[in-house]
Amino acid sequence: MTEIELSTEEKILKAAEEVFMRDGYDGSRMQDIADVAGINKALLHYYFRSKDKLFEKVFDAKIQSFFPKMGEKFSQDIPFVDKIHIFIEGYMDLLLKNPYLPLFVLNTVNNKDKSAFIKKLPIELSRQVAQSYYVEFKKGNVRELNPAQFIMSLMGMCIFPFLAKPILLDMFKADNDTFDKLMEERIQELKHYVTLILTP
Amino acid sequence: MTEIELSTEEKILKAAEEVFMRDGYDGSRMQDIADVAGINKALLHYYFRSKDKLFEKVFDAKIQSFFPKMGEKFSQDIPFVDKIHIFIEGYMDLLLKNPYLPLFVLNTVNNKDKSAFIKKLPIELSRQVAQSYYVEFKKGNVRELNPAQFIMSLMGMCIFPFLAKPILLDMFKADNDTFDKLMEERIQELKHYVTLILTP
DNA sequence: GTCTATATAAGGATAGAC
DNA sequence: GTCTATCCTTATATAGAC
Repeated sequence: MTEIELSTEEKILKAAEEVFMRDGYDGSRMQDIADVAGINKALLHYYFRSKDKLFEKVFDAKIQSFFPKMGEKFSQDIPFVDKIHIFIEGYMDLLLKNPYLPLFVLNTVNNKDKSAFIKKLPIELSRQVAQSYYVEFKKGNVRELNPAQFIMSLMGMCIFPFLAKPILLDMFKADNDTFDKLMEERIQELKHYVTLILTP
Repeated sequence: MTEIELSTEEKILKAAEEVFMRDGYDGSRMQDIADVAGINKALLHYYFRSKDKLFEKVFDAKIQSFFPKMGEKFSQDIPFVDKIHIFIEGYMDLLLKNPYLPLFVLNTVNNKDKSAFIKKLPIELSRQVAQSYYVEFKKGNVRELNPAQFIMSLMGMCIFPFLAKPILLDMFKADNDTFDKLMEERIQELKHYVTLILTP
């Protein structure tokens, strides 16, 4: 364990991330964040002025990863199916490390006071996938489908278990480790599914 | 339009459903519910005592549909793939009529004060699908896969666009009608996907 | 049953001492 | 920079008149 002492600002950001990600904006309390950070509530305002501003900082930091940047990956000269396989591995890996990310993001964009944050989402991903798909489709290497629908399916398949995690833990009487193992297994399963869907 | 006057209790429940579904428990205000119902805030407490009790009433009423009861459908003697097709049609239809349902349910089960509500979910669906799958698998009519993983994929594919609706509307510069058309189209696309996944 | 007025509590934000 | 104490707004809940 690294025992490097974090600055107060860093401690606050770390605590805010934990609380906001878990409880959402409306469900979070400044007092909870202060408690987790191990400091006083007044200091939160000293550093970040308001709950809104602190939330925005956390959102900005986390949001980049939700729609991962696949720039380099998608410009490689490899089959489309392989690109999707790489996406699945990378994205599921990210979700295993940030299990609250999907609910956090989807909650925020659906929040009546936070809908402006939609503009912050880096949504190049869908354009990259679509473009990459059409190149490959013209070569006849991939089945005909609607890439927009395909991306929604892909993301939905990856994300759903993390959104429904409390239900799944209850259903399977499982703990976090069992869940993670199920997700590791899921990576292979999803790769198989998309291969079946994409292969002509 | 039917002009039948609702009872006060019914008006409250209708308004509470609208507000809770849209804004979630933490994001909802009793005042908003009273305004939508067109009555006074004090009446909410007269009829339902507390915000918690009112929320529970709404949750109980809505929850049945999230994991639809497919009892009759799944006991029919038809191919497994056809059962899944019927599920997709029925579920997407339900979601088109209740676009907030997925976020509402997933938000609630992830809420730190509402996790007990998980017990209320009618989760027979997954058992029915798994059982139905194995019968068909033994006959060699369906590809080998993990039914639990398959159900998660199926639900994820159906639900995702409704969770991400504000993002999609922004991306495609679309309105509600366009979104609904995209979902109608999606029914066919998803039926195609599951056929490819399930057919040996 | 329905309303107005008010009590009570929670939570975000600030003042001021150190 | 960090704390304690306090302010002020918002929101749930209740009292009491009609």
